[in-house]
Amino acid sequence: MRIATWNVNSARARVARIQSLLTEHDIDVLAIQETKCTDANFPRADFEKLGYEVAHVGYSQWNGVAILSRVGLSDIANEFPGQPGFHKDPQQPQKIEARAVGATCGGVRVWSLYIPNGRAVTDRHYTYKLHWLKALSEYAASSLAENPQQDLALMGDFNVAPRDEDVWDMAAFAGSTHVTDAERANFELLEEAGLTEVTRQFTAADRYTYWDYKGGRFYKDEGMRIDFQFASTNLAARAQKGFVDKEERAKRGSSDHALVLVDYAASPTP
DNA sequence: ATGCCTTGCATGGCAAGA
Repeated sequence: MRIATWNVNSARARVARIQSLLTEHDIDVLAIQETKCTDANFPRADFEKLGYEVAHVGYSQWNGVAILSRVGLSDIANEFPGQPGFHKDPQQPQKIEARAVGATCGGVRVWSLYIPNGRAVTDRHYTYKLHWLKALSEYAASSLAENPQQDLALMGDFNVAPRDEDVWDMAAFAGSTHVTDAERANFELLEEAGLTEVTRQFTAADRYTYWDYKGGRFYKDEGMRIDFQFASTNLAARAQKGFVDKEERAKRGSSDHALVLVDYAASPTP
């Protein structure tokens, strides 16, 4: 089964590109982040006509996550248990944002995840980000404790560069989010929960999954590795190969993130 | 130091992104 994740930076602005990559790469399941639209505005029919079932969670112009699957799609969840909320006003009730959608596709429990950016280390959004990662790891740990043999995949834009080599210049990130010890520690909690990050082993030659639009970063290859796929033990053991689609990122009008794809061998028949 | 670019929207200058 071929599973990919892609922060598309607006689903409506990039419908044709998403359709192209689904076909070009023969993708079974695609997790999308930053659709930037409500459920009513998500271009669902454009993917259904290609044979994909669709799960989308979008409450406004911000965030928005989706799963497209041609190997079945059931038991849709609009958030994970314990998912923290946010509101710009700390006095207001903190609301769950459109940052997680789960569905079972071809026997794999798939989550498309858009981890909060953090904005600045002094911002409430940064604390929110740390809590969000911790809560996600706790959910993963409890799900794996319940069923250690399951095929579970958590993928998306994690907004953390876990190693110094995952950014082009650590000095450029002094005092910034995405590279702090606290963010890296909470990213690591996912591994401690029993998940394995499976994309890095196949994509060492392609260091990055994101390049800022500003300042011609892509052409200077000044990027960040912040998009990942985490898999449960049984699923991770079946990861065969993977790649980062830098060609698409090089095109005019592309997303600022690249698609990250992994092939998994079929589950042994029980 | 700031903008560098791109998106969506009350189509305005913002907010947000990383």
